[in-house]
Amino acid sequence: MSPRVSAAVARQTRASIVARAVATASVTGLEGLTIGRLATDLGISKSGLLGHFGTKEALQLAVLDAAGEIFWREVWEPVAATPAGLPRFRAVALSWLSYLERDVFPGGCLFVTAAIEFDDRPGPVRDAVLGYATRWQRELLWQLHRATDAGQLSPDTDPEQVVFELTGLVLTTHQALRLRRDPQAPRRARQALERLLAQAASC
Amino acid sequence: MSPRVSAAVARQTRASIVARAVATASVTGLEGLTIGRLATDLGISKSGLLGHFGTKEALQLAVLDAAGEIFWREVWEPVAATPAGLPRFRAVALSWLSYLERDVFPGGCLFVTAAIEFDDRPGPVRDAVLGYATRWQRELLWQLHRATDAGQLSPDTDPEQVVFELTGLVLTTHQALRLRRDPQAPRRARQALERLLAQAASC
DNA sequence: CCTACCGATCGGTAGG
DNA sequence: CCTACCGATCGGTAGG
Repeated sequence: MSPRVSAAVARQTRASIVARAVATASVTGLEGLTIGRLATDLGISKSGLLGHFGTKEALQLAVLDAAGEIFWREVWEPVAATPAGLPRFRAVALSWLSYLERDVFPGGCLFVTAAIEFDDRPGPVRDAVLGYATRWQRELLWQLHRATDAGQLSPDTDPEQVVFELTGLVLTTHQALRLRRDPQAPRRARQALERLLAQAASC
Repeated sequence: MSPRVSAAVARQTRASIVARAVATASVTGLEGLTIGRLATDLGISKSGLLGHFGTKEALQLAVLDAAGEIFWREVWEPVAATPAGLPRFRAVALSWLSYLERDVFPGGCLFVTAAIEFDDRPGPVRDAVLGYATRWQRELLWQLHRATDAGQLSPDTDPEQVVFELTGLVLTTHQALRLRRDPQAPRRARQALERLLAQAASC
C-alpha cells in the first residue's frame, strides 16, 4: 500500500508546521502552543498535525531544534569567518545583540522564553533547553580561551565570568526591548560589552 | 440579613488564596494559574475562589500586587536604614541578589517570569508588570542620583546605564540559579557589581 | 491527512 | 440589600 501523500510532501508539511510553531511559541511560549490552534492556523486537522510528532512534547522538541538552527544561522554564521579568538568573540556578541534587535522571532528569543518557562519543569524539554544553552556557552568559552592563549586577553581573565556577564547584557537587552520597548537597549549593551572586553584585555 | 461569614474571615480567605497563587504562579507563570487547580489545592470551590476576584485577570493582578509587597519587604526593607546614595544602592543591589539566592518564591522571581510571559500580550497585566518594573527602576535611579550629587560616584556616571547593567546581572543570576542550578552565580554577580561600581566611582 | 470521538479540564456563572 | 460559599453546569477546548 502506498501512502496517500509522498514522503517529500509530508516532510514539507512537517516543516511548515514547525515554522509556524516556532513563530507562535516565541510569543505564547512552548506551553502556550496548542495543537488545535496551530492546526486551524494551518488549515489542517488536529490529528493530521499531531501525526507528524505523536505528542505535544515531541512538537516542542522539534520547535526547539528548528529554533536552534535559526539561531545558529542568524547569529553564528554571519561572523563565522571572523578570525578566531577575541575578534570572533566580539563579533559573535555583537551578532547576538543584533539578532535581538532584528526581531528574528516575532515574540523575542525563543530560548529566553523557554528557559524561564521550563526552569522548574523537569523533563525532556527542560533538558533540551539546558543542552542548547550549554552548547552555546561552550562555543563562547572556546573563543575566550583562544583569545587568552593568543594574548588578546589577559591571562587572568575568567572566561566563565565574561560569558556570565555577556549573558546578562543579552537578557537585560531582551527585557528592555520587549517589555519596555526601549530601542536604546542594544546601544547600552554594546557600550557595556566594550568595557567588559577592555577590562579583560588589560587586568 | 447578615452575611454568612464575616468580612474579616472573607479577607483572610482572600489573603490565603493570593498567597497560594503567588507561590504557584512563580512556578507555572501567571497564565499557568488555573482557578480549578488553585481551588482544589485550597480545599474550596472554584466559584468560592472566583467570587473574591471576578475574573482570572483580576486574580493575576492581585497576585502581582502581593508579589510586589513581598518583593518590597524582602529586598528593600532590610536595607532601608542604609545611608542614602551609594551605600544604599549597593545594599539594595546585594539584597536583590540575596533575594534570588534565598528562593523567596518557590519558582524564582515572579516578576522575571511575568515580564517574559506578558511582554507580547497587551492588556492590564502587561501594564501592571511594566509599572512595577518602572517603579523599581526609578527607586534605583534615585539612589544613583543621590550618589552622584554626594560625590560618591563620578558626575560622568550614567545612572540608566548602571541600572541597565545591574538588571542584567540579576537576570543572568536568575537564569544560572534556576536553569543551570549553578550556585556560583550570585558570587559572580557580586564580583561584577563591584567592578561596575568601582568604574562609576572613578571614571 | 481526515472525521469522529474519548476523558478531563478550561474560565466563568446559574440558582439556592 | 450584601458577602461568601456550595454543587452543578454553561459553552468551548485540551491532548490524544
